Amino acid sequence: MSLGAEPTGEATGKGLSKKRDPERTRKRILKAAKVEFAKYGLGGARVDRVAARSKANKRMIYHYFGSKEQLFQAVVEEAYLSIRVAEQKLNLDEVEPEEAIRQLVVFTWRYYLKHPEFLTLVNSENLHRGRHLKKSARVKEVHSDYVEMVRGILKRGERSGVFRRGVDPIQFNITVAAIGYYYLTNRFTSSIIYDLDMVAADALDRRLAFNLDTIMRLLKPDSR
Amino acid sequence: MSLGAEPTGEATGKGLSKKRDPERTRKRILKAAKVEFAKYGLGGARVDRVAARSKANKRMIYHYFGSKEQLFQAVVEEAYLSIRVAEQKLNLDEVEPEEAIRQLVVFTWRYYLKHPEFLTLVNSENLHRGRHLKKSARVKEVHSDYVEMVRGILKRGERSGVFRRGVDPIQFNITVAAIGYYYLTNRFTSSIIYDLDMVAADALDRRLAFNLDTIMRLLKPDSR
DNA sequence: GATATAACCATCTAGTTAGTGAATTGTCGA
DNA sequence: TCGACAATTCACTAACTAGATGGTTATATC
Repeated sequence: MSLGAEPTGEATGKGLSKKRDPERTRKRILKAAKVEFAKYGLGGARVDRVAARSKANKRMIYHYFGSKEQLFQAVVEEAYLSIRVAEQKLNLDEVEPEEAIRQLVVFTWRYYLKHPEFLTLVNSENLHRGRHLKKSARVKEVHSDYVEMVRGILKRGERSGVFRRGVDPIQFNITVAAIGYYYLTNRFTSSIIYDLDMVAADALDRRLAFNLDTIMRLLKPDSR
Repeated sequence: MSLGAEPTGEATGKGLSKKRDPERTRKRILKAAKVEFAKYGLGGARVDRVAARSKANKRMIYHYFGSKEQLFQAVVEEAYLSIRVAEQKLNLDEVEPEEAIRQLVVFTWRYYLKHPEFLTLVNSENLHRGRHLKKSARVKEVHSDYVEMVRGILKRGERSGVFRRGVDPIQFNITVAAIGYYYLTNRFTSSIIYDLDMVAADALDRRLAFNLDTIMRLLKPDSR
């Protein structure tokens, strides 16, 4: 071990060290806040619970984030950055257009399934008219890349004749997100209304299949 | 006037009467609560603000609704009943299938646009895992009619050959809702991310057109 | 027109809530 | 080794919040 000169206590930082680690503390708070805000929304969230959950002191929260709202802002920003980072890893530029779109739909669906807190956080932020996200500069940049990637896939498909022409990439993006997002965020009320278990494994599979079908039909060239 | 024996004071109840009108008071509270919950969510809503907005006394709120949660429940239930009532007025059984579906998509879109509070209330209820709606029996019944109507339209379209076979009416319903709903509830964050005004009149028109197109392509028979 | 019932109101309260003040302790560069 | 600064702790508070209380007034019924 040793090689002593390690400055960051990360390598050793396991159990009972009472050492200080501001970065870790900050991240612990942020993570706890994500859980809290995702569960209760901005209005229903309690700073005390975030403190308890993160095993930090409430004073620390205000030290690192300033206010409840700024903490929420940090959480929302991080949530958006995370999904964009995940999207970038997709790298669909090498994949043939139809398969690329299929992967896009599946990825989006799986991301929502794996990160349900993303959905509720986005809903909360929109309840508050996007006023927190508006303050983030980084989020915009990262996203435009994504639209461009989709635009590229559609263009390639048009050229090779597997997709029809003139599909707006932004409308298309929104639609891909919508058909997965709506099903999952509203699964509770929909389950009641349709008297169905919407999150049963086979129900989820059927929805994904339906969505893939919807999207492919949307892109299919008009038959003559 | 007179014909004295009118028991309910409704007919006269106009302006400056300090008369009692329990039904009206109840409705005033419910309406104010809808605005409050739609704006702030369950956690962020304040009973005092509902009292002020409804010009009723807080005592009245607890008299008619029992608790903040029960008030929320009443608001959510009413919101669901309202949209179902509106849907029933559509009466698309006489309309030819393609036109009926078109009207369905347009209706859904316009309803969301005209009743933005419906969207946020549904989101809030889902944040709370549907636990309030679960208590409402009336909502379920009303809805199954709607699914049946859509099922009927799809069936007629299949028979006349304008729609392909095997489209699940529930998945279809969810999709029709999703592509409008998502665009509108997430308009704030999407506007930021895409750097677009999503609620400009022409943007709304373009979205509706895109959605109509998406839905019609979803139903179009496979070409041979 | 007496009485019971329910609508209505102003005010109180016990428990929370976001946010602070001030002192303590660890860390790191000089 | 020392001093400065950052991380951390704990106790505190002013404002707020859901809900309760006790009393008043309109209305329906006999």
